[in-house]
Amino acid sequence: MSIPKFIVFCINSLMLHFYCILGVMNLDCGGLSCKMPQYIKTPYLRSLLKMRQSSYFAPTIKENPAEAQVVSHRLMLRSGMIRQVTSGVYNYLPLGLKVLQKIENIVREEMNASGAQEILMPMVQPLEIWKETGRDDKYGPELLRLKDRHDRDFCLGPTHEEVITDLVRNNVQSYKQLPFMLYQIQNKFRDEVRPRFGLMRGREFLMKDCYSFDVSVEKAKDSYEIMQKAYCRIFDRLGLDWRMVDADSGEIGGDFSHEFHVLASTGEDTLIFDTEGEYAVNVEKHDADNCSVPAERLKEAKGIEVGHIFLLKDAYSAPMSAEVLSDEGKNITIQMGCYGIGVSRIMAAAIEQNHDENGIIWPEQLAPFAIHLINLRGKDEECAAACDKLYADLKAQGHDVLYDDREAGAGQKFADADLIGCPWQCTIGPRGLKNGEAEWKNRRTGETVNLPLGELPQTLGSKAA
RNA sequence: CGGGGAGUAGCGCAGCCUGGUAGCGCACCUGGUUUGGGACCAGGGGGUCGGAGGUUCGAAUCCUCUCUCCCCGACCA
Repeated sequence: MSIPKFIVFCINSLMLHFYCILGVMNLDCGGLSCKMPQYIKTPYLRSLLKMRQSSYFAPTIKENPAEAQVVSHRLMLRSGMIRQVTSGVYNYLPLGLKVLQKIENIVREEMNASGAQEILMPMVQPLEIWKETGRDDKYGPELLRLKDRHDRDFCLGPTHEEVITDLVRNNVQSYKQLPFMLYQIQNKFRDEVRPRFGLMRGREFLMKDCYSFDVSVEKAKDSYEIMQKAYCRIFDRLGLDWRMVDADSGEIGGDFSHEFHVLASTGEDTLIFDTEGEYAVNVEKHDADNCSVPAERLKEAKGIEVGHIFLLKDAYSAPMSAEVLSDEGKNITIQMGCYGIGVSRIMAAAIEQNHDENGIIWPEQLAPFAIHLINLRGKDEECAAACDKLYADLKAQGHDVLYDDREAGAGQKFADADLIGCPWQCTIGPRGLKNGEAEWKNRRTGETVNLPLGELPQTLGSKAA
């Protein structure tokens, strides 16, 4: 490449970036396209920059895939949220990823608000540290092992106690540096004997794992309680019906292990809880307990375990010698806690709890889009113009909108919209347009109301996307 | 890991028993008619029948081995 050509190339590249930014701003501010470079007016870019379903990668399936037995798996495949790559391993398509990120963000915000600091640890871990804690043998074949070109042993991380304990012991020397909490949101791999139920029991899955580090067991319990409260806020914010139950904390004793379950008839765990009091346990623990609550007050429900918090004490820090110097100048072992949330499993659990025969009914907080805008007559210019304008207005008000501009039959569009399950469907067709109206349908209640174009249902908040 | 089932077009399946040029529905492409709950007519594209070996004049079909996926069970900080 000659020098003048190179300079021209550089200038062009810069201009391209500049135009892209301009283009995005213009399009998303309601089509103020007068200053838009010519190329960005191409239908291709326009459709990419708007969430136009005609070019949005959400391949829906009318028929039930044979391999999917549980409803969340079936609906995620059918609505084009996920696709299987191999047993227990999935691609997340744009719709699925948006949901996953919404869950992730709620979890992240509450972790940060609790003082935990976000980090990112590797998926590949040296096997040596697993030998230090003895979990190399204990985990067995569920730990997927691999060798590098130098014949060194590695494994794919099913959890990160070893890695984080190693990190902390190498970088903390004094009690003055404690306490702190670290967390990450990262893919885990467990080579399950039998992966099943789609995202409910995959081999690779997205998990939030948090770890606390304290100078004493008493202090570690304080950290535990902070996390316990954070978890309650998280599950409230997710908009799900959930229960916290006592879990078997083994030799540690006390109340320092809790499971968080999303209630769903398809859940694998059976929970027992007091309808009037605090008592709530997993059925296995109930059978072992001396429960003083009268039987008639106990209620049984199925749950999906989506969170588990645990006081580890020195289970990992002792074998790995994670120590700090105390105020008396003595070595003391760090006391730890660990706190997990199955992010991708929550996505499945949310569907198990929120669906009907037509598809998913997303809680507002998790929905991939708040509004599904449906142009009933793709070829009709008036309909298209009305939809384009409404789309721009809704975006300008901060609403997240998926715009079905496809030239398909009305039945197919309604069916897809119900399947994908956005909380609101806004339909514009020639019939309503004669009166200057759009039809708004609440996915959960099924209620519909005709409103003048641009007017929103009162129960639809005007939150920023 | 034990038991069972299945691999044939993107999806759902038939064909296999009894070997003889690979089919159906949906989806997809082209043209036209349609259009408020998965439309219609006409035309069209797409398959090394999971893979390898064997038997045979000839294999999706019979035999052997192998891989993968699914279901039930055991397992799951």
